[in-house]
Amino acid sequence: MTSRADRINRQRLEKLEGLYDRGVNPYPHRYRCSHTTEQAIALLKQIEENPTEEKAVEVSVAGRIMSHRPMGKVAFLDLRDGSGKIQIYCHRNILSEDSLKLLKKDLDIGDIVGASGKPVRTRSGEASIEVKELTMLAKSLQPLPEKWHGLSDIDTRYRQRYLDLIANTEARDIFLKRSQIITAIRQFLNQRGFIEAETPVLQPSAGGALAQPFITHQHALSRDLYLRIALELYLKRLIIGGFDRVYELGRIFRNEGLSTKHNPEFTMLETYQAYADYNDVMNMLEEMVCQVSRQVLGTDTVKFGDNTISFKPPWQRIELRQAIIEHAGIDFEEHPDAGSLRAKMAARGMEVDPEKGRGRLIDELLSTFVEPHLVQPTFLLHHPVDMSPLAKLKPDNEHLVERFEAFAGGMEIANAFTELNDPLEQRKRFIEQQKSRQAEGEIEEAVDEDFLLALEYGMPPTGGLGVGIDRLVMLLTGQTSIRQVILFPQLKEKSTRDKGERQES
RNA sequence: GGGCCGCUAGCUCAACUGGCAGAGCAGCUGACUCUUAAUCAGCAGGUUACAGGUUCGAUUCCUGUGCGGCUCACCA
Repeated sequence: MTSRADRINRQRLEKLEGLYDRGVNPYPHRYRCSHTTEQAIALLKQIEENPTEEKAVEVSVAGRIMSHRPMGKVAFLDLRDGSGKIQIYCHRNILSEDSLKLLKKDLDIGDIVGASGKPVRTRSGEASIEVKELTMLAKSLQPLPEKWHGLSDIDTRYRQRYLDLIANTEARDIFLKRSQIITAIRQFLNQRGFIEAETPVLQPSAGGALAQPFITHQHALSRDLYLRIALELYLKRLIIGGFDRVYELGRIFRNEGLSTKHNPEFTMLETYQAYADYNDVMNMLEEMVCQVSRQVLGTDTVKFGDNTISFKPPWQRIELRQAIIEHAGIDFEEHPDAGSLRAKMAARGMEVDPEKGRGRLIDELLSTFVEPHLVQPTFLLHHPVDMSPLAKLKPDNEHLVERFEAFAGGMEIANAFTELNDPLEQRKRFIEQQKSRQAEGEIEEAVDEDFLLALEYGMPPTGGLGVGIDRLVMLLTGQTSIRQVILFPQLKEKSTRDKGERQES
């Protein structure tokens, strides 16, 4: 049986054999490029503007053959590298003999080649290289996706991201921007005297958030370890150690559901600034996002779905309590315990999990009724202490903390507070949290004594911030699924078992 | 985990109510000295995701499985 795929593959293998037979290495070790395709085009323009300059200049470029237009004695190929694309013009009378053979007999779309020759403009005005030497740099044995429609099968795009990057320039742009966004964030923080830190990914207890962790095992010490679910507790240790401004941009792992807004591993920025409070952090965040947007996109206004979002400060500031009253019609201050709030929510026709504590119920109100409405950048302020075990109380209200969450495009993008630095109060909060987790039937976690010990040495007043980088990238690139901004998102394992069984039988 | 939708050539997609599975790109052969989604002539390429069922006949209807998407739940 020969399927089309087998046949294409076989033909390419035959071409590969042919190359070896003629003593041509289809996978040479290196190639000297004098220019990227972008630079070669710039050079051509320069030559055109200064016709007095040396005309015999030659360049060599390298890249992947993206299309092939043979025209009898001439042929046009499109060559793409990391910087862009240039047309290469092959004329029978100009090409070397070996290059001509290569072009006629061995070349496929998808091959990676080097081309050297003179930068020229063709009659139709296309910047090109008139090639003398064409060199095979890597023979491709697989056909590329369709050239006009690109690769649209979403599963293939994620599983074989390299094909997505080759075939879909939009995908390339997204990841290019992602890189630029992260660079811009680093610049912003570095300029303000922040120090970048690297803290453990493998932790003896996964603290700093309430998500389910991934568990792994260390053989050498025969103990279980957790993949971190937040950066918080280690960065605070650095504040205690005297680094007054620290940040980490790192991968964190949460063993929870997948959705268009959740991937089990994602990138988080956390910053901690000594002697600052949540107001300072709020100002910094809106400035940072606005500046990053301007730097990367050249604008502080982006299109997201049907909306246009402006990151220009100041962002709207709303009391969390007011936002929930407005959108859900429930005032959680009137319901100081979980039972009462649950009854109120049930009375509104909501299905309520009887195990959830008050903090989680309020969070449910927030994400169900309020979050979808927060399209323009908005700070929600002053969360109940029940849902904020690491934040400092407001001086004038013993139920609320100095905290904000930032939303945009209907997504939470950041979370920040004035950090709790009272070690005795922190211990109390941890124990309360442990109790309520028990009540909610979740895995019980030990109190992080090592962190409490650190706090006991004294942590200065500190403003802390966490930003979901993937979601920020979504906003700035107009993507509505987190998988489109993560190069290799988590997917279900592709099962080959049934296939194998069939082949055996 | 639940609901809805999808899976046809390497890729992008057709195929009316159940009646011979079809294009374009990519590939192969040939023509062509400026093309750029090159063009023209020809060739080849299919386990219609998989396993069953109904039927004279299934890509089409039914059941199950796999994979995926969306969505709900879960997720401070």
